[in-house]
Amino acid sequence: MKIDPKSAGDLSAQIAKALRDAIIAGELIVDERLPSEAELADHFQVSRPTVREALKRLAAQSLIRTQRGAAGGAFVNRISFEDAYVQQITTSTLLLSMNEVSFDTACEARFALERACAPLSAERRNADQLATMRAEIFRQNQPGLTDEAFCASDVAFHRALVDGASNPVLSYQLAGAVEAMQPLMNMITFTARDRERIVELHGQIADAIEIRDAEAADRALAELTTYTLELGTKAMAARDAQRQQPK
Amino acid sequence: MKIDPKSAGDLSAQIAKALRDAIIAGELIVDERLPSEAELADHFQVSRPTVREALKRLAAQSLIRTQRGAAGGAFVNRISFEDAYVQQITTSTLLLSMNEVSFDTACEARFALERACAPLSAERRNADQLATMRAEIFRQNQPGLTDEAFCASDVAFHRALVDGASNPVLSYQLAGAVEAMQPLMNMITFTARDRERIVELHGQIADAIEIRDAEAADRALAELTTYTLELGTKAMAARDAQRQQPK
DNA sequence: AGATTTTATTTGTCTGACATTTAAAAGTCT
DNA sequence: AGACTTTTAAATGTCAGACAAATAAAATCT
Repeated sequence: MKIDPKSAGDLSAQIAKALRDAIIAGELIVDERLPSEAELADHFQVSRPTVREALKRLAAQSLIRTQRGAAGGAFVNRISFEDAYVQQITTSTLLLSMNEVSFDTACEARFALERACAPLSAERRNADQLATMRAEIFRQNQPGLTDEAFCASDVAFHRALVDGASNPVLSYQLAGAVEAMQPLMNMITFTARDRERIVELHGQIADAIEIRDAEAADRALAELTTYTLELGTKAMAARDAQRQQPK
Repeated sequence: MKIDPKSAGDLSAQIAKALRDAIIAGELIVDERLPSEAELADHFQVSRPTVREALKRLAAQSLIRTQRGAAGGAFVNRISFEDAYVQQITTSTLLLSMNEVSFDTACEARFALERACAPLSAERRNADQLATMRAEIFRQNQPGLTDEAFCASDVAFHRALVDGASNPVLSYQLAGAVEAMQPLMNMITFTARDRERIVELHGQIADAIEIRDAEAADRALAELTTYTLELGTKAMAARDAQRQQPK
């Protein structure tokens, strides 16, 4: 049924791949119980620790869950949107932080995707999502807010905007793009004037979403894109200058 | 430095989390060598197999790579865009196939994101990407092509379109959305007329991209969206009808 | 019948050992 | 001295066997 060809990597990686392929191909369906570790060890002709390493690999991808006890075992897991979120966010965050992705590139991607959501959000947003946007704008106006808290609120605002599209697939895809930007955004020091301008644009977006005006929302988002790129350019220039003369 | 609070899950999950957090926080930087398994076991006061399970979890997420031998060990891995692609695609694919996401929802998300790329692609596409799009259109015109091959070519066409934006972050994000749709698209049986219409729209998109006309590209993509949604609705209706009377 | 105890199954963890790989150290020859 | 070969040590990969802990089902008792 699922053999193990002599190919690449350690045994646990090969076994994990065989099981993963079986799940993707639908040979193992959701909530189905895998054979016990002992049975798998026997089937693949390896020891139980090796099987366990393979199973832990799958568990790390949320492909299976395990349960102890008599009727326990490893079960094919239905990947929830929550699971997928957190995986996407950690992957995206590390991808950006480890690959010298420029602020511009990441920023462009984020806002391009977000503008794809805006028309849908203008059409479908409910009162809750609008209220969240307003609440985050209010928070962003509080004096004494740290830059990090300001950024976190910014993320919350934009997530509410994205969620307004009422499309879980879009929300999932955007989660990575928006959240992964946060570390980069945190490198920016916001002046009072910067914040004022951002909050103003957030207000314009919320207004447009409220009256379901897709075009106005897009215009405001476009302006926010431009402004954020400017801030990023300034911040990077300042950082580079400091790097050359660190006295 | 990195202790292990009494909290949730098995030991290997806790240890994996501790190490993962250290990597995300930047305490362990790219290409840095982790302590050996024996040292980690000693540090966390667990046995070596438990440490190994934790490391395999991290390896499954491409967070570390391991090397055997004298100067071997586990090293913090620089996640490549390639690694991130395949992870995103498997996660997205399973997410869609396991959660009864409607064709409409997935399709809407995919084309919304793709339309976000189109203006950038019109502006920046190079000759290579345009040639790929033309080649795939040519392939799609071949008679006798299976539905699966047609879909695969469709994916290749759209990936070329996305890659035209020359933004690796966008390409990465879109990879999940486009590829994950393929199993759903494969449920559609394309008539000759369907294909003709799709290829015609692909041609319009390529023409628009060639002359760098962002608006024309958007219009064609919008039409393709509508048409694909229609096909999906028809296919789902046909499938449901067959399900009720499977004689 | 219902509550309690026992039992069997399964994952979680540990110990100790050996195999394999690999780089560096030691040794050897020219 | 320098280049080649051999040895060694360190690390991961794998195995075997054992016990602990959880848990559901079966058996037992009231």
